[in-house]
Amino acid sequence: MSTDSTPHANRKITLADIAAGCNVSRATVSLVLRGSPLVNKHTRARVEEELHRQGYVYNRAAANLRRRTSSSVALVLNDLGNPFFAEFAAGVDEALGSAGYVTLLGSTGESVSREQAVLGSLLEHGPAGIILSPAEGSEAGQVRRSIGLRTPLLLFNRELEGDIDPDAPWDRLMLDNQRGARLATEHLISLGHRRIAFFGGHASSSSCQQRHAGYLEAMQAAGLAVVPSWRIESAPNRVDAAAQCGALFFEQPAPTAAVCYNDAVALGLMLGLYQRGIRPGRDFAVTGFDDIAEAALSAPPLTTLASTPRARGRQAAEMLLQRLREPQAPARRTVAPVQLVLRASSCPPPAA
Amino acid sequence: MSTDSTPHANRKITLADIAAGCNVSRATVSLVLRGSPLVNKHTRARVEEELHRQGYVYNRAAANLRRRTSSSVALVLNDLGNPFFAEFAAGVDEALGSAGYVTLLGSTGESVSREQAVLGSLLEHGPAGIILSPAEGSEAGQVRRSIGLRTPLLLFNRELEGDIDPDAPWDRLMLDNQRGARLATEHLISLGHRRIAFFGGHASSSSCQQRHAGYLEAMQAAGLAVVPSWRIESAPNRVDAAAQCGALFFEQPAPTAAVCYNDAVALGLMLGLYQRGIRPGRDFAVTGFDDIAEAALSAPPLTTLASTPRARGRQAAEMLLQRLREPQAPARRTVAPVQLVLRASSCPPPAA
DNA sequence: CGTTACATTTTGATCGTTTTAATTCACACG
DNA sequence: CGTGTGAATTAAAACGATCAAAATGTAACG
Repeated sequence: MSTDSTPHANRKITLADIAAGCNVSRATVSLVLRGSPLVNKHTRARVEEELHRQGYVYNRAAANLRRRTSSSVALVLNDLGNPFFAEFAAGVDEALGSAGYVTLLGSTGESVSREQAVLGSLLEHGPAGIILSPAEGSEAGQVRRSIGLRTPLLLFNRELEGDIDPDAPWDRLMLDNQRGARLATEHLISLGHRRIAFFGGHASSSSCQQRHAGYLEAMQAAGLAVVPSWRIESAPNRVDAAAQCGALFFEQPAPTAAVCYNDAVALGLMLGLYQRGIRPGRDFAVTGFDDIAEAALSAPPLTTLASTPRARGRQAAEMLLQRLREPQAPARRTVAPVQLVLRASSCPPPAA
Repeated sequence: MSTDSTPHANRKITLADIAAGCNVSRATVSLVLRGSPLVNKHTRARVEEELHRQGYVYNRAAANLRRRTSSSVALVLNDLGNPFFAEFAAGVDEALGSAGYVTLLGSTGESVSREQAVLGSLLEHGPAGIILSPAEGSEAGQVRRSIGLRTPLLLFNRELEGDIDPDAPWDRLMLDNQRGARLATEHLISLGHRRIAFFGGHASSSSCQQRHAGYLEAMQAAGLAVVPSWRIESAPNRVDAAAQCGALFFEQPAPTAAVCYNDAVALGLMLGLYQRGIRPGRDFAVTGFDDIAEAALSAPPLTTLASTPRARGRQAAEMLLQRLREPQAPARRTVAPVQLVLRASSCPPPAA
């Protein structure tokens, strides 16, 4: 019933359909599609009209198969729900998109086994590269095994466990955790605090270790005592942080300020403080890390370290694209600066 | 130099390599891969070992090409930076992942032209379906033209412009905007408020219209006057909302409460109120919409409508998967319920 | 006119998998 | 011994694009 000029709506239009539609070969149509200068002006016009008329859509998968190329990049995140990573993802997608790549998303919910599964599944789609913010406890060996040696990897935000080698064969984009935490600690010290805790995060995670190191550095430089019971661990989320709040006050004299692992933890801690009748920003000073959107709006607004996650996302994408251009270049390790943002949560100690 | 049992690291391992490695045909290996019962126990074992030995990874693109199937779904969001959509994305990815699909991400930053570009680019990868939360001002005709008739579309959160037909040929998952705004308004009325504004959002967007309708419904049912100057528009973000705050107080008597378009707007409004010396939650009541994570933590905590975005994401994915199973079923329109969450930002009017 | 040069187009193999329709083999049966 | 049966395997043609090499046509040159 349908004329052959309007092919049956149940089949995809291919190069062959277009070719048949204007009496040229598939090759010619292919050349037109890719704007080759080889093809005659007049035929090009005919073909282009036919493409439009039939509503052709390019099949990139087929092209990629033949050319042994890829036009996608996998983005695997440990916690998409966290606004920090959501912004990061937006930045990655933005930069990849304008370079003609498409983003394959995978979120692991901080689970190592899901990470393995997600990586496996994404790899089957043959991404040109992978941007990975690993789940806590993710191991270098595991990851390397499921990714293989062919697909370039860019590690964001955290190191992999068992990856002591700074020259491991993949690129990294890290935040300047140590310097950030040092700045926050120095800031508290300059306000007059002497008893300062390091609060939250898992001591096993690389970012937590680095931040803690920055804290230690500042404390020692100022000649202040570092009391072991003032390092309190928690899961890196609000809920657990609020629950661990009490541990700060087990021993007297208690600290008068806390450098927190990140903003989520800091917000949770402030909640916990309120519940004990301690007013953060007046009776007790708090700093965070990340500068998520909530930090500016909490009560009191949170002093924290800004890391501009969207810009980091773009940067991560750029680094990966660079790697695709030069597969043999030596591995790069970039440390993005962070900036101290002063807000009301960091007050002087009550006595001072 | 390299033995042929360890093929050159520079070429991908294919079925043919495995087949050669254990003297069977490609077809047999393919059968093994997909767990066909046809193949002999003993050969299966041999093949499986060889697969593992050579580190084979399945090429899903090639398989999809041959089978004329797809194993991806495109997810296009107007604002990934908004935690509401980030959570939604996490839910979508979760559900798609466990159904064996991979998520192709695209974010449009609320720009219609970027939306067109992103849709075009994603379509070339032949997704099985599309989940779209359209940019403001996105038009039904445009979208239909770039998507074509072949790929099922699930619309989330907003209607398309010029799409008055509730039986348009695509599925929809919407929030119960009208009922939610009605509940919030009724709540304020029950607290004793009589002069209630509707604050924020663009009047042209469908979700804003629906929420406003719910507000009107409650006001009229209570016999309260609806003053036109109490409907104040703003971009749906904090910054612009804070800037528009003053408009509430141009005419006297001013409202004593505001039903806000969403949480972002409500948080911005509260900021603006503070700047004028008006304390939200004491001098002025505010409600939001979405229940993003910040809502519980703001000062004061925000009364709002919870829509559990992660669950919505899973639901959207399920609806699309269902559509893939039954392409011919009539279009569905699902309205997800929302729940009023009472917090301190909704106080009685100061006089009462 | 034969040859060369050049511009344009086409043929046919190929990418890595799936699938249909053989094919092979062993064995039992009449 | 011929044949039918069933299990296991395979050859070869797809899928939709690309690309190297070959073919075609046209104009120019000696």
